[in-house]
Amino acid sequence: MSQRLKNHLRKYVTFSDSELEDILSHFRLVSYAKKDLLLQEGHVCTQKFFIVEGLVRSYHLDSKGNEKINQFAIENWWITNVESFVTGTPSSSSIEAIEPTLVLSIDKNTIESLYIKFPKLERYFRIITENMLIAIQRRYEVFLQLKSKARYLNFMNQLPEFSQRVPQYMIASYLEITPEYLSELRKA
Amino acid sequence: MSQRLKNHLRKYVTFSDSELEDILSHFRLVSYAKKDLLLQEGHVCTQKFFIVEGLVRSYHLDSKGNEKINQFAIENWWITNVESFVTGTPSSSSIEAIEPTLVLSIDKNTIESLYIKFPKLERYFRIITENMLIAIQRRYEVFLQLKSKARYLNFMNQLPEFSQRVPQYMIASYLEITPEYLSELRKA
DNA sequence: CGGTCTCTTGACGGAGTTCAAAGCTAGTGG
DNA sequence: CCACTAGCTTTGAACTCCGTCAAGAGACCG
Repeated sequence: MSQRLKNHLRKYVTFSDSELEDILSHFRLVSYAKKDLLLQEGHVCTQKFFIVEGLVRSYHLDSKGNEKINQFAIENWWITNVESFVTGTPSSSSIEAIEPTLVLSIDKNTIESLYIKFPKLERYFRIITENMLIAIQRRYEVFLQLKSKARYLNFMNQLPEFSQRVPQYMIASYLEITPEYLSELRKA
Repeated sequence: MSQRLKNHLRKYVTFSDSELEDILSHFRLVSYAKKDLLLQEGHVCTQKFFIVEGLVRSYHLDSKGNEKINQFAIENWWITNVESFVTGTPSSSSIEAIEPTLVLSIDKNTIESLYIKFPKLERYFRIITENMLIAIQRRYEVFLQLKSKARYLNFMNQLPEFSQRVPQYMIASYLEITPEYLSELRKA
């Protein structure tokens, strides 16, 4: 169950078995049903979530009350609201399970004390944070450079499995276009 | 000269005087004239730059050959192309001095060896990276939520000093609108 | 001063939104 | 196992934002 996270930790930093046991013992395994919230907009995000099984989305409500999805996450991805987690301010986004989902979660205090006990963990999360930064920049570049149609094709190319597991209107939201227009694009 | 960086390091992590001396001794102070490149698109970015004095922009050329600015940086900011720096792939962006600029630069190998000697430095850069991530997410949110006019007003509110130090057409590029349309927005 | 860089103006066109409505699909209870 | 409903997807018409193009007016620097 926690093997997935162990593998992920070892992918970036070398840990001994006993170190991993110690670290893993501070995580909590939590399961969420479809539509359950891992994090609610307005609440302070005190945890990081590692997806063991399932699929979640991060979204917020815009000024007109529409949901805007800014991230999906599946198996082996970390998800949290970084700004809220780091600064302790209310989260601007909610995180919701799209499928029944199993996560390993750890809260901020615990992680801070683990950083002190295992400086290598700090390295792991520096690397994870760098990778998140790169991912966000790439997503951003896609918006800078591509029109809606190209964004859609790019999405289908890069993350084909998502289109199997996520309804159209959520993909439209993620791509920042209306469901109506996405429908038109798909036809053409 | 390097006092700025010392203060910045101490803002996030506690260092002794001798630790700071040691760390700082591995930085190189470099000055750039207006229009000089700190980093050229297509080259691998092997350095991080801390701006001591001046103003730079990061930009890349789009498919039509137009410059698209994705970041400005001034005194006390770090700048680099994270993706190129981390992965060793060619940089998708150039970094250019808009004003005569003084930076403290450090290269990847040096920083990696310093991480080992001073784990606290890894903490510092984890925090800096988190903050960069937050900044990029905020910028991204602005694009998700606001139309051109609101983006412009938001920019003028958040970073008023930039409007003094940066020409209009660069602000337009940063805001992802044409200089012509920005001109129209300013009139209204 | 002359020339290049920067900012403004206006006409036109296209990408994408909005609104309203109808057609589909899948889950739910009886 | 069918029927109903709620949620999802498609269609089409009107409208808006913003880019493109072309041209002119300042402004800065040698």
